[in-house]
Amino acid sequence: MSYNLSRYDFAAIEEKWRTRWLTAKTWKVEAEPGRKKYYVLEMFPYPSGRIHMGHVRNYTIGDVVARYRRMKGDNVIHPMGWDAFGLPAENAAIKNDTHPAKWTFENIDYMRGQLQRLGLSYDWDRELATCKADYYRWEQLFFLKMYAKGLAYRKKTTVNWCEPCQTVLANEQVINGACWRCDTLVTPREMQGWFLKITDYAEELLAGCDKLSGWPEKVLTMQRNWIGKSLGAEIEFPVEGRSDRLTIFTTRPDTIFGATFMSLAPEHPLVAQLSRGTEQETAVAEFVKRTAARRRLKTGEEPEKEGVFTGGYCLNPFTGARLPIYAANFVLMEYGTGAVMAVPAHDQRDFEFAGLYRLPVIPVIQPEGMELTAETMTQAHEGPGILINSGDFSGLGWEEAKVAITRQAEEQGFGRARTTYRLRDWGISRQRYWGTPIPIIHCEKCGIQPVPETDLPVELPTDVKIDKSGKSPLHTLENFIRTTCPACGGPARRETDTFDTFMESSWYFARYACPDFHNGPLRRDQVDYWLPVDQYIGGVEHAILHLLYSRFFTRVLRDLGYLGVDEPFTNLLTQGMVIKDGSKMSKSKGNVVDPSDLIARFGADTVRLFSLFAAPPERDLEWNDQGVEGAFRFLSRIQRFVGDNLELLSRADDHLPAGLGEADRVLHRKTHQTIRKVSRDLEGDFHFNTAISAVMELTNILFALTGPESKETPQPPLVRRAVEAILTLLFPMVPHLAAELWEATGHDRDLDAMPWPEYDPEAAKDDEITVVIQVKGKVRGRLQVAPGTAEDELRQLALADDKVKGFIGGAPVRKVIVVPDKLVNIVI
RNA sequence: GCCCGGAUGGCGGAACUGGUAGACGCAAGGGACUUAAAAUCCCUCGGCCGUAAGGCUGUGCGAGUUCGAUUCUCGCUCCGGGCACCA
Repeated sequence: MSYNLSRYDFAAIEEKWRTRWLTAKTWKVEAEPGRKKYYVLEMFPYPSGRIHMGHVRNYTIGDVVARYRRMKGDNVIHPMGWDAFGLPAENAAIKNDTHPAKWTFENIDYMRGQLQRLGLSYDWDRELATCKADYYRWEQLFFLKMYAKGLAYRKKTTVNWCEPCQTVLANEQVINGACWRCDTLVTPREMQGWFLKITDYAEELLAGCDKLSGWPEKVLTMQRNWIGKSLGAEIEFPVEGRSDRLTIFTTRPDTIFGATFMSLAPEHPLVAQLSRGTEQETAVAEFVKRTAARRRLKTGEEPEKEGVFTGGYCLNPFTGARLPIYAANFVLMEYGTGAVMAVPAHDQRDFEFAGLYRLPVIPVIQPEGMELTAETMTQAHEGPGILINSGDFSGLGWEEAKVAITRQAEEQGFGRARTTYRLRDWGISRQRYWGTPIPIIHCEKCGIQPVPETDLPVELPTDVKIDKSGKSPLHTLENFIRTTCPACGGPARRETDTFDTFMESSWYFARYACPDFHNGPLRRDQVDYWLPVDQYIGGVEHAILHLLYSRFFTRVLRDLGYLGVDEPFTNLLTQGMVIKDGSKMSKSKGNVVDPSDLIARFGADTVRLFSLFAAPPERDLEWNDQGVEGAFRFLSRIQRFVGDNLELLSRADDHLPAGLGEADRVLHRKTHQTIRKVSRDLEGDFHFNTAISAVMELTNILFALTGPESKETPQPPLVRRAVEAILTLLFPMVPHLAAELWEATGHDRDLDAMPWPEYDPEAAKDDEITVVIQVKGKVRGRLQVAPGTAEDELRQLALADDKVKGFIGGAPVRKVIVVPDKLVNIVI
């Protein structure tokens, strides 16, 4: 023995097993058609330098699942890699005068070591880094395929610009008006950029939510809200003095008779056209200029409503009423048609706007038991009611009126039912260097030309110097930019934007199935075997961003024939944050706990155990140094027990002795009850905290029964079985110590190769249980009876109890409720 | 404002499907061992009354259903998260 079993020498134990496992490639897997697979995946990290407690928690949870499923006999794939493109590398490059690639790869090497120290059971042969050309080249291929299908396109729009990051952000990446990464308020900017048509999949992404029964309801709600489906109608209003019509979208066609004006987004093309040459022209131009600057600025604050008359009118196709057309700052160009029919009586925004500009209010929906009049209304009535003032439709309920009015608009050719989504197309251009180059060539003669597939990858040049301006060096790197047009062969320029790094994380889970495949992005037989991910684990902060993009990508790749599933992740576990002193660990708060320090002091097993024990995974975990010591104490206790009883444990007979004493039975029963409890906890909700509690209880009983105070000591085979249960049940959580003690107690097969223990329902049965006696719902006594004792007998026993009699005090017993094996409640 | 969660001892958290509230751990207090400390072991540990036996009370607040509610229903309060002029 190379170490001393008389104390818990975690450093030696962990090093021994880490080396053994890594050398033997214990966790390497291959597809085995016909054998049940299980794919456990944790969200891969950005190689920022060091792992933090959030990673430790995330990856430990995943590792327990992986090890548990292996013991259950599944063919488990458990890969790890690096989300290696991103802005921090460029910032670090500036700060440390290094290159993003160097910085990134050094971080990867360091962090890989940290993960290995935690004893995480990854198949390292599948490791990938998204910044390598053999990964991102396939992403460029996907982009070209999407471009060919019209799923990728370029347009000029107002985008969210983040000044410190010197780049554009997608809508999903703007949180309360600020950049998701650096928290600076974004500013609007007109720019050309590439977009992916995620909106083409809006309906499918929404419908798919209903089938994701393995996802937290909270995440699904967020996704549904983000997609934001609205059913309504599109209606065309003739514009006075013009041949074209003004098309609006409304979810309330039932209120059309109450429309008193129109509101247009300031950028709506009609705004400028209508005002041209009228006395409103200057006022409108001034208004548009002023509001445009604040457009799409999602600052969180709701600006005051404001508008201006355009000088034009249109006609209500139902009533012929002449409606003034306004430009209004609260109408969004990118939602619906950028134009709204204003019904002040039944829309709060229109009501406020009408008040501001003294526009008429016409109630057309009468709520039950109340009469609305324009004069008395103090706010819009947005609820249900019966139609009034609505011509032939008066008298209809609002819901049927929606249908009837839409139908009539359709029949008469000026409207139709329409569904609108809040979801916008995904802007994927980033004005950054450290990312995947967008494989596009701009030719003055031929316009936009995709890079031919045979020319892929477009490699990110590495011979660049990152300067302090924060601007991407690609934009000025002539030997990268200068190229020839694939269509005409003439001189042309490369696209200098790179992909949003969420592109890389949208399909990495599929690439793990075949990380070394060179003939294409995905090897179909491998992908078909391993996908979808059975259990995905990560932080809830990706509830929309990464998870929505991945669901989108999966469908696109399916439609391109690269894979055969609709949804990437069958089950999702969103783990809570690790907090300390009540708030998230952060450098600025000075409450950061470094995992490596802890591993050095207590060992990886202790760190793993505590992060599993302190809270159920979906909840926030309050870090507590003394709690870590408690976890360490528990492991030391187990190690000490095995060390002290090594001889007894090693030579104990494998067979149950014929005659079991009281102590034998107690230990035997508890052993099987513990196996049952832990199995259920790992199988169901991943409530590792209660699983660990159960093993602690078993350990406590083991100590109590074998300690000096104990009247009767269990026989060695039973002690051995209890210890075996403790080690196997704990193995997924504290693998090094469990494997070590397993080996030390004379097992020749490694614990890795052992199956998960089965419990014997007979052995787990209690031979005596406590039945509570209540009088009027209050506990007044207890009965010790055999399980399954008949109701009658329980009733007799309860009524005969002296103490209970005292509480009844001769009063007539009105009713006796007996719940077998639980309680007897006497009602007087 | 709207939509989701959540609230249990000094702390983290348990409690099956409505049936003994507080498992397990941490902290605290007392004790044993020790020259001493560490480590370890034992005891106590929601609150109030009581020497004790025991009693009363208690799961954010207020009602309700029930023989019985941490659990179900309704109405609040506070905390956390998401969305926020989406027509």
